[in-house]
Amino acid sequence: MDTSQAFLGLIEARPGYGYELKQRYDDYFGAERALKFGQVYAMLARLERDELIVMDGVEEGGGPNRKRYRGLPAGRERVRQWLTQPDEETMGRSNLFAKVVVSLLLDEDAVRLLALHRSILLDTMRRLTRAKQGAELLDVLAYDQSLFRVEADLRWIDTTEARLNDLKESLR
Amino acid sequence: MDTSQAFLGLIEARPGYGYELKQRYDDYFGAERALKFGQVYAMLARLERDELIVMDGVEEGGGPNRKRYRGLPAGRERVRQWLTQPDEETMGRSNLFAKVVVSLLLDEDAVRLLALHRSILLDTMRRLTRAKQGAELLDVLAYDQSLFRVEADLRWIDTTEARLNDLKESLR
DNA sequence: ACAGCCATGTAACTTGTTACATGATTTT
DNA sequence: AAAATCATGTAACAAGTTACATGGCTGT
Repeated sequence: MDTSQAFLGLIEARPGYGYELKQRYDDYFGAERALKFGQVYAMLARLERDELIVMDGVEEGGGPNRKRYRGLPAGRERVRQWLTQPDEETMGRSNLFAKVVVSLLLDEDAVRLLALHRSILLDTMRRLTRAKQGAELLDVLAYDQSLFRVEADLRWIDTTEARLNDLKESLR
Repeated sequence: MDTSQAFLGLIEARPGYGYELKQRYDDYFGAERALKFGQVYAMLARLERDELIVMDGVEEGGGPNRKRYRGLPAGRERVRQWLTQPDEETMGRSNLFAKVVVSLLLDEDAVRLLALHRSILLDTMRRLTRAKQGAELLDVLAYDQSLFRVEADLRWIDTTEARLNDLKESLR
């Protein structure tokens, strides 16, 4: 996920200081892959250097002083451009694809590999479906996206399994 | 895609030198996201340092001498572990998800954003379907995976669009 | 002679992770 | 009094991109 663009988006939406922005980020974009503080302060430094945000003042709070950052017009423009850009995420070869190719090249048991990943993905689906129950709307939508993508990969495993022998042949 | 694991896999499958390994990589895993030479030699240095591969000798060829690398048992083991590891790629929030959230927080037109990305994805589907015609099996499978994932994202856009007002409400 | 491919690398930079360091306030 | 949370950062490393540098061989 394009971390620094999304992070910039949060600052443009509402000013804040590092520690709090990290929490907002984790809240919106998933506590599973929470931002590290190391990255938070590095991003803030770069965004300020590039004049997309500015340090707006220092506030007192529960602990050390807070450095408040707010967005600049150039940052807002950057975010708007990001919003309309096509995403390449889904294009290009996946990990799973690479694993199938490598396992064939190494003469490993590719049928078993596919079966293994099918069962992992089925487990993942069950876990996501369970987590979705009782979750708030934002999380429901996030789980839905993961569910749809996992289903897509399961379909791919099925078609690939059916053509595995031909594929092995064509890799020689 | 887990570049260095897949790259190591290729060396384990058959020894080779940097320039050629890069070509094999691009062949199998997509010329669209071709490896940069800078990365190729950096990966080879790291893999050798970690004793997953060794430099096996120098050969003459069409140009400067070729440094031939071959895999080591530890590297083979590393690849086997990689093959059976679950992939997290599909989990966590996507770019598209982040864009929807940020556009709502910025009070941008999220309906238009979804429409834009739907049309981009439909274009992508048409392009992939066309490219698939006459492609060799390996590429057909790669295109299939992209197609399935794009379809998944289109489905997600539909469900999300239907719940956009509720989502906007819940983000306050 | 020149272009293009073959083949190696280095340097500077961005992004991300891991671990460490510091010190204040709040909760148990 | 101790532990958790608040809040800032630095240093070292891994991974990846971009640009540059060098020089040989092949085809036009």
